[in-house]
Amino acid sequence: MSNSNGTAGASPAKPAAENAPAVNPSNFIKDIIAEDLKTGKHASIVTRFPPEPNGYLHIGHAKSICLNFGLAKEYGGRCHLRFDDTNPCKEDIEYIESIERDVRWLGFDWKENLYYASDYYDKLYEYAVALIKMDKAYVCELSGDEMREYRGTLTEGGKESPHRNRPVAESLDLFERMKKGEFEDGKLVLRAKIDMNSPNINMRDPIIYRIRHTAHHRTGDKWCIYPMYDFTHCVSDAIEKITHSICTLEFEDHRPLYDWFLDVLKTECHPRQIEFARLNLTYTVMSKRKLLELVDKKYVGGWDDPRMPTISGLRRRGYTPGAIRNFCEMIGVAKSNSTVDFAMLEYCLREDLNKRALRVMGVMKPLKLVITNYPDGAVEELDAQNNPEDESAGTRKIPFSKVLYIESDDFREDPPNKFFRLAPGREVRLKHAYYIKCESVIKDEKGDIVELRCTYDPATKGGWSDDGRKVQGTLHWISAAHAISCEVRLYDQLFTKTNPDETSAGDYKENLNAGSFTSLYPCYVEPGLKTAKPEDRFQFLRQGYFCADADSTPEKIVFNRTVTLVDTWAKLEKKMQVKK
RNA sequence: UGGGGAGUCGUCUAAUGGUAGGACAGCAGACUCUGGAUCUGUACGUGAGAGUUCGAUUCUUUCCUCCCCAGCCA
Repeated sequence: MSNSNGTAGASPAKPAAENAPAVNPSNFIKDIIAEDLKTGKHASIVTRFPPEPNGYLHIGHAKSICLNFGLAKEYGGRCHLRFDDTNPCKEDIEYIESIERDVRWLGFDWKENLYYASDYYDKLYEYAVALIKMDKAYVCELSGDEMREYRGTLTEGGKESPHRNRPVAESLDLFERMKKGEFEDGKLVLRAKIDMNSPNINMRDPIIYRIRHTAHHRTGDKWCIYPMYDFTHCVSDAIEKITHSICTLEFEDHRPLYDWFLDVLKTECHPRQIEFARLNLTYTVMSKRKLLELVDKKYVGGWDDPRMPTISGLRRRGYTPGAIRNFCEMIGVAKSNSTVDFAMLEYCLREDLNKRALRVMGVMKPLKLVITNYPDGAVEELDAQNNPEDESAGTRKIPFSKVLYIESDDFREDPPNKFFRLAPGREVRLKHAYYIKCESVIKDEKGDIVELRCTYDPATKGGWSDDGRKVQGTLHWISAAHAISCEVRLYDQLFTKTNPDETSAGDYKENLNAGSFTSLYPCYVEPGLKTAKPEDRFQFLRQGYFCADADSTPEKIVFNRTVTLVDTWAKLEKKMQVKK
């Protein structure tokens, strides 16, 4: 593929950094921050994104990432990336690496502020000891079952543990021995001494340390006791001098405990926890447990399956970081549970891709078309615009010859009303090329159409006619002799229901969409796409946005359909069918 | 039935006592060498009642609905 401005035809869409958010609305968290800055409560802000490395990041995390990093950027503060790695049983280095990669890909930079809760294990231990010395924590020997029994219920208070009032020195000794590994998993725990009758169950003497003889991915065998989330999180925030600790709604009940620890410990810094509603999307499951199950039980190809709502899946599918960031701005931040229409995400995607994706032609379901009055063996190089939305994208040359492929869907022997494409006796334009007229249809013995015979008008070169003659349709095409054959993978929603959790048997997997993946081969694309690299994005004219997949080989390129173009004709046709 | 939250167009989200606005989706049209993009127009909403007020999405109150919490997960 030649190119008038020197860029390779198959170069990827431009980097996401060029794409500034289109909208920048306010929200209740910004209001709080603006107030804190105005009153002088804080001179600048510090936020954090605190993932547990026990799974891949998904679009819901992207909302939190955009929020936390976005706030820091907007108010000139900083945002930390902190791994909340307090449960070695579920965590893995693989997840740490994927999370770092995904946050970076989304366009955010934590600079030197990369932390791990496990970095604070020593301090956390000291704080726990301090709690015991203040008689605000004790070692408890109740079993798991007993603990549950003593906890009480939603409507009734709990009972105090028989160990609750053991001497401080005894708890100190026991805790020390827990640390030394003298007890088996589950034998003892360290508990905060708060109030077994609190209507808030989180305050009924919550566990702050448990025994786990499990190696940690970062601290190895150094510890066999690990701190719990509620204790770790607030202390980590305080250590890092976080000003606004933003989390999701389900932690609202934990806020009194967050505050209790920091108040009792009298930490210098006492961040304010603020909760917002997590993202839900139609046709999508977002829980880590379910996504992990889809991967583990091979309902999908992996965490980066292009149908997954994971960042890696979206990336592989062809989503751009800019589209995701704009989406996160567009949906806003509030406290009411909500489910965003997937169409909004697709809108952001198309908007972004439209501006930046190079236009090329590709035929999904090829139908052979012979131009009977075109000279045998002749080849013309025609000019084609790379992106009508971006003059600077330049033009390229595409080969034209006697035998072409067009899209099967672009021909109807018996065209319905309002079908503007090719049909017997009809004239249409081949994009960037000529007007052609269908003269005859060739079928095989089964009656299937195998070839079209057409004539072209040499006076319409480039796709224009000087005589004012209009054609209703414009078709994409590929010169058969120059076509690169490739595989195209089409995706649909992974689930058939807007809410996959709406089930009869209680299993969301019954709503899995059996038709969510389709592969087409051979498809034909322009010769310039031969060098396409994974994640290179294109618009296949009239069809949609596609990107090369990592499964591509030098012999066969694989394209993923990222998203279709808005298809007014398909909508119209569907409507006409419904009418019938 | 304990505690904590939330209810604004179909969906997401503004309006913080003064004209209920925007976006997506929908519908209709214009334009177009992509039935894309773009542009124009259009329909659609304050959970219910009572109260305060000249005036209530906003304040008070009663009710209704939905979500979260009884992991040694986060």
